[in-house]
Amino acid sequence: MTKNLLIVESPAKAKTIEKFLSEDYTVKSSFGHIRDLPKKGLNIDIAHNFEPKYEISSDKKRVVADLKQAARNRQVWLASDEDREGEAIAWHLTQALGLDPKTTKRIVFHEITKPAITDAIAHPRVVDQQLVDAQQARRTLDRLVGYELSPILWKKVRTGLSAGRVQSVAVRLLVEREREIKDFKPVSSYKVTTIFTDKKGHEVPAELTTKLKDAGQTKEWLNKIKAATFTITRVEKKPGRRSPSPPFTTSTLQQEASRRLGFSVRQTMVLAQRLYEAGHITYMRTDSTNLSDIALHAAADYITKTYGGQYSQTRQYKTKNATAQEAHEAIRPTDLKKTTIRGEQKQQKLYQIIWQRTVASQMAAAKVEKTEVTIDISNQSEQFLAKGEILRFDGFLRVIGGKKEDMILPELESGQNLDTKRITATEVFSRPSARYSEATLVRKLEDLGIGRPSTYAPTISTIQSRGYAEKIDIEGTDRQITELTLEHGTITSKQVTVTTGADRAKLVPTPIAEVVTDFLVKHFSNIVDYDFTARVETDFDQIERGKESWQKMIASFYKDFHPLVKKSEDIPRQEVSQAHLLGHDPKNGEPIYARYGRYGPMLQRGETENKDKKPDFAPMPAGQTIESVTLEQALDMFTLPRIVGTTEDGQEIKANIGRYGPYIQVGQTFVSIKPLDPRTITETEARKLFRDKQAQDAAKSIQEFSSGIKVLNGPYGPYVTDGKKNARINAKQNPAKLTEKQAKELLALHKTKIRRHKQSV
DNA sequence: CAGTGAGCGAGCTTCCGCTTGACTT
Repeated sequence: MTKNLLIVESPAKAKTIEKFLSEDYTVKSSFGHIRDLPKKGLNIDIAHNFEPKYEISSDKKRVVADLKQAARNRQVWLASDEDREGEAIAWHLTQALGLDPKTTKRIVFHEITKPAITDAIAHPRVVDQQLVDAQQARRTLDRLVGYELSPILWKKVRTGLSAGRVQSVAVRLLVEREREIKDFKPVSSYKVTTIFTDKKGHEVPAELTTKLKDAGQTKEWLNKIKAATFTITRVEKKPGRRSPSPPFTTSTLQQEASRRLGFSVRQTMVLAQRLYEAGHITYMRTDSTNLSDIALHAAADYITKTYGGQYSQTRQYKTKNATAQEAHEAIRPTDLKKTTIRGEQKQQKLYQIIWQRTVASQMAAAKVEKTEVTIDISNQSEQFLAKGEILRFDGFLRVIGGKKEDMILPELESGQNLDTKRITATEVFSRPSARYSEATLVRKLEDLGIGRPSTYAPTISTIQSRGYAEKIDIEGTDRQITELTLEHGTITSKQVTVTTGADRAKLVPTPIAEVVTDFLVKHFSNIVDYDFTARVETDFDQIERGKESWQKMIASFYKDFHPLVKKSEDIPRQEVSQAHLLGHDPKNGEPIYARYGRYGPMLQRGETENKDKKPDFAPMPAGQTIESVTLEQALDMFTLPRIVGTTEDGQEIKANIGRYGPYIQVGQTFVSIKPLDPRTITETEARKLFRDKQAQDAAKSIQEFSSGIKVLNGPYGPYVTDGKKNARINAKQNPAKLTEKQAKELLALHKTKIRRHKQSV
């Protein structure tokens, strides 16, 4: 039996540390937090000084029981991370294990090395209650905000929605960026380029430093320079340098893996976790760019031996983020000598970029020689500029690649004349800000100091699973641009088609996100303010320094926040759904509204409060918004559904526009009529489409039982269906001879379909 | 693929942050 029990947060860390300690120590892990507010209910006693009611988390009961057992008759050392959350974990451990926080030994270390741990054990302290209190304030604030705001959304917008300090700001960022893109008016201008030649025929590519306004001005300008001569007025050579980036933090790793490898934020974290568990890299949830002394020495040693001393440059990077807690090192390989690892290909790739980034960060800057040549036009004030760049020393680029082709200009002198055969002016358009990808949204949140490394990936998942955002590929649209060319003294104009606006795997907000954001910005502006987190962080700071009690801070916040929650109960749903009165139906005087519904913008005729007659609904006409739609357009939509006529056997044919476009309906059968218009489709057209569909269904049907169970031919082979559940028929059975009993058995065997997102890891 | 949107009303949803498995298709 050992004398000491040392508790860390992560089991992988426990395993490593145990090796560094004498046989007197048993090392166990808490697997993160062990106690928390129960999931159900607020569990904060507002009337009694915001007293939180903690409980052991359900998935940690066994961990706690095990730790309790291990703590018996042993000296306990609490070695959770050195940050707010880590301190709270240490304190919760004292509470759950029945230890005295005033005397239980608390230690911290920043590197998992023998000297660091030995040193930590030599200098124990006790739990820092002020730091714990700052965490309690953080926890309580998040619970109050999340659990008081979300129910308002259930009532006013849609059940199951959520709001919170982090996710609501993330959604707001998406909504505002999307609106910026929608409102953006691209401005066109003309970029002028040419390739000059000197007397010896060497080429000098150059671009006009100013852009020309429009086609008219550009033509005029090109006309004038027909007679111009071109003279070099300045040749400037200057040294330049490119420096390596700091080692990876969670957020920069996610960005780089997204950019270079196309990984989602979640995928990157799963792969990094495996690399960490295999001992290949240091901890992957960190906000620090710091490298341990041992790592710095190892890097210098490796670089000097492999590439030579001139490539080595030891650097310690300062973490820029003000809210960083720096409990861990940067993400780096545990052994730089391992340039590659074995294992799954995606893990290898991720390891490779971590290795490169770490080594590069300790290498010399790349040195370039830049040349700039200014060329004057004899009869115009604009100037051409030619740029050359030659790499003189590759430095860190040797490891990460990314070398640009040298752009070598011939030897040129001021006063020298240049010739040109052809000058091209191409129409270019200004572009709106880019949509956020998962990784760029994480970067933005980090810049704002919102969220922590362990929550970036879950936050991105949450806003998608709550229906606030969708990750989609956006198809580009074709655009005609003009290209003017001056050659042999004549100007020719040509139209060129380019694709613009195409975007891959970008986060796009849904209509629900717009409604919720507008609601929160209007009534809870404080919470969704971009600097709300930064402001509360300064309050937490005060608590950490013992300048204020955490309950006082929360009380002062709640005093302003809660009345807004109360007040919001009176906000009518009509207002939240942004109902616009378009006018009245001339037939019966009923009001017509454009507003947001569950599935986006829609039209409503009649009042929702009217108990005698429920309102009618119609989809928004294509391309219109609740602001732009007119009364006439809306009335036109209410002519649907329209009775087109009957089928040959007398069944009614209805035509309408649904979620997936125009369709006709006969009984329970729906037939898409794209591209026909449901308002003008004739009975003959409708009958034909319906007959075609019936023929198609007949070809699909193999058997039909009286109970309604059908045996059908599907794209994946024959299957049985009862209308809700589908079950495949196994290859041995003949679908045409399947009995009703067998069909029922197949359906009973088949589990209810669970829809889940594909996980590509 | 699935053709909605109100309201009725029971019973449900929800936050952020720290850590890994235990579960299926």
